[in-house]
Amino acid sequence: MPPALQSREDVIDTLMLVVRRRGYDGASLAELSKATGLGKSSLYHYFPDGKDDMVRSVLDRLEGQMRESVFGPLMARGAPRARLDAMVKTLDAFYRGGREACVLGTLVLGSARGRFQKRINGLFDDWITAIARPLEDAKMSRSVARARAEDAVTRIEGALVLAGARDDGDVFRRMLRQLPADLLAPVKHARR
Amino acid sequence: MPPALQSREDVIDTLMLVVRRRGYDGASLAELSKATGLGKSSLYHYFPDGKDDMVRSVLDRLEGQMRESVFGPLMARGAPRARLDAMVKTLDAFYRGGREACVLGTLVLGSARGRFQKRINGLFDDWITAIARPLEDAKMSRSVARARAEDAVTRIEGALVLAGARDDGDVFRRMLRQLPADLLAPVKHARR
DNA sequence: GTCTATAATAGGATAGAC
DNA sequence: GTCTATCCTATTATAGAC
Repeated sequence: MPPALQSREDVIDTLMLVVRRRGYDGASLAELSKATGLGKSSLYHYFPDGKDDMVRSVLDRLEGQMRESVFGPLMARGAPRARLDAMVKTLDAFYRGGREACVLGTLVLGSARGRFQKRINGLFDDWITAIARPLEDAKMSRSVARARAEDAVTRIEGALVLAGARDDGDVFRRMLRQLPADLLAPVKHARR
Repeated sequence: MPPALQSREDVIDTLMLVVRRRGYDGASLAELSKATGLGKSSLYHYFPDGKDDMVRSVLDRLEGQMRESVFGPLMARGAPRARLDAMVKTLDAFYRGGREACVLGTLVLGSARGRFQKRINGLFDDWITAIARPLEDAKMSRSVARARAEDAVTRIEGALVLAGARDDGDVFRRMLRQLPADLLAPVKHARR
């Protein structure tokens, strides 16, 4: 028999794209079928448990991609600034300069939230932990590093919402450009 | 005939709540009907053009609320810090300490985005303009004020996403607490 | 203004041929 | 593995009685 025309990963990438653009509820099987070029039955062959199975697979793949392309470089040895710059570059590509939404964000804001909340929250948390690493290496306290890392993810997600509202990724790209310097800025001590 | 048991505004508030929680696609007529206590036909009596009509009405009401409770106080005379504090207090209540999502955010991240994009973008823009006002009054340049105001909205939306993922409003409330001081912090000049 | 009933369609999922 | 055909349910929307 001939090999599949596209790998399972290719299929999942397409599913991810549709989910990012339409959300869980908006991504109908008809649309997923059309986008992947596979009939509904073929989709069920790959993902026997249906739509939830597809979304779980999307999250699996996303997790793999983040580990490899985001968390890994952040955790690696190297100058903190260079590691943050690498993340920024990766994110700019992944979100296509702010024109594509975040899978996690779209899943959180919709009726499927409860179903995938643990996974989503875990990924956000790992992300924050990974960003905190270069900040600690730059001699920040654990708590300051974590607070700033959380603020970074907050900004990323928020900028993607604004960019989506405008259909223009400029906000996102401007935010990204400032991010490394903001994260590494000298720590101000609270006035007593 | 007896007066309606609830005003049109009460009905719209309930619709808004469901949309915030489930998104456009997730908010089915069945659910909207149940939440409002009105039969589907009654909903169509109030909103002849169906679901889109309901969402438009939700956006109308949101716009009114924002004008009155957010934009108004921000534009009023008074100390910049006090005006920002007032906004923070209003937002904390409106988003129930981060436990309720943003209508605009949920509508942006879903299949209905295109349909309401102009309205949503307009509201975000008015919001940013309103926040910039007290910053300009605090002697910031127009461009710095606008950039910071945009960053504020970015943070608010992002924090709501994170809070939703965690089912815990702490991130949102912490962000809000810092917001006024961050917005009014002395302007750093770029190194040349 | 609210209800029950019903239409028409879209959605998720499965059966079985090839 | 992929397809066509089909099933069942949910969803949007309307008609018409009260």
